[in-house]
Amino acid sequence: MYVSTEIVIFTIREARLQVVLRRRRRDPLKGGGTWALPGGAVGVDEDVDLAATRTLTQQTGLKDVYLEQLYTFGCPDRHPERRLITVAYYALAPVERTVDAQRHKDELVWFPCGALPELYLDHGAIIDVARGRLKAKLDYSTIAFQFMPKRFTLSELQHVYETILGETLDKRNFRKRVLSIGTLEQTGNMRRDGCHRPARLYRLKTPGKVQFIK
Amino acid sequence: MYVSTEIVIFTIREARLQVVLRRRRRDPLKGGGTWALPGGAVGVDEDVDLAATRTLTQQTGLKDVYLEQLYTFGCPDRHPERRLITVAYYALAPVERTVDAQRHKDELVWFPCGALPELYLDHGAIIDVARGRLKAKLDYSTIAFQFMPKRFTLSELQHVYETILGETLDKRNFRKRVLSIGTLEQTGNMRRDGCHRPARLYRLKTPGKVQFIK
DNA sequence: TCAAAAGTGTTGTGTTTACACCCATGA
DNA sequence: TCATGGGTGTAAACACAACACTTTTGA
Repeated sequence: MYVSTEIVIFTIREARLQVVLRRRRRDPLKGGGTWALPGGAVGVDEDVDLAATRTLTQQTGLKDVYLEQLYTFGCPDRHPERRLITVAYYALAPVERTVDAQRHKDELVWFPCGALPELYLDHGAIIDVARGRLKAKLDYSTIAFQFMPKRFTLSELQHVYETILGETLDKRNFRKRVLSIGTLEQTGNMRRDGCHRPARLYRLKTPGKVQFIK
Repeated sequence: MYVSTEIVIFTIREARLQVVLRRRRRDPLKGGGTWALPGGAVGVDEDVDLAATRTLTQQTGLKDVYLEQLYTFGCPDRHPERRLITVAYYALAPVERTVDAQRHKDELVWFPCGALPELYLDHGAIIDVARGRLKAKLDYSTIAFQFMPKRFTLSELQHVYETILGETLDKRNFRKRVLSIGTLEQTGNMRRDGCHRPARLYRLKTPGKVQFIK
């Protein structure tokens, strides 16, 4: 049996939830569309979790981002020729950071979740499961904080929530709620970016940690 | 690579959360304890989900119970001899129903989660993950209803919650909350079982369905 | 008639929602 | 001085938590 990992990498770009896909060069007719999730085979003596981390870094250059196992897809007719079992993961890339498209010769492209191209195998279904999980986790965890760069403003955080939820939120209530969780702290610095009052910058007290709320 | 499924089967027995384990006959010294989760190899052309269902029925006689994929364990040193990847599942067996120990010649035994024997490989870790998932899901879903037989009383349901949460709940508030979800309905029948007022029997409107709440 | 579990409402407390104006900056 | 987004409090609505007694049955 062949075992692979595939990774759904989300970010917020242009006020939309997007995922990164890689262009498939060979065998464009086998197994569906020409766009696929980043991913690849698990080494014979390789930890599956580490395979996902390695694949993520090798194929996209992303390091130290939130990565969580999503689901294992094990239907025997997923691949037209091989028995392939895929352990899918999802990752959240900070808003500012971008995949190094230069280095990868435009093989990697961000697509908005609402405008995906035709996808290889069942990668469309994998993305659907990942979106469901992400949206569900917004309600009962601080997972959305993992989209933020090291320092960020509360308005930026609010935009992330609004984009994923697809609705606007009240500024005062939003600030009260996220500050009351107690995982954010002020950096003491401000960001000036335009002809308006500067915004306070915040950071996570424990950057990698996602906690359950309510 | 070898791929297996293992299933953590929970139930409530004797006012405790319990899991069923099978006695390992051969190679008792290889890979740790002599008790293991029900499970086995995924067939070459077999869907992983179906392998879990099949294993569950073949090894325990349980059918039509709640079954959910839990996590995939893919560390290369899990098994002393083989590269084994395990797709773990967890199942909830209704309170009344019991595994057919006769048919399986006492190879299957229920153990309270707080008093597990020494376990094969990393099966102890798998059970820990399953317990965490179960307890977390109590808070934001109706998963506990899946422990109930077709007809049950509200007191029985309350006992299930109290057992998993490890705390007692207020009867009036509990009834208000579970009835307000709207997934329970009266059967119209009562249960007499002792020298006290009979209890109304309830059923799930859509038996297999688990929904998210609040 | 007694024991045992079933069943039922109200009140106070805390949480969530709705809502409008002033502040600091750059052009 | 004007446009732009940053930042702040209060009151009403609602949800949740605490709490005690009556009902029905079998022995």
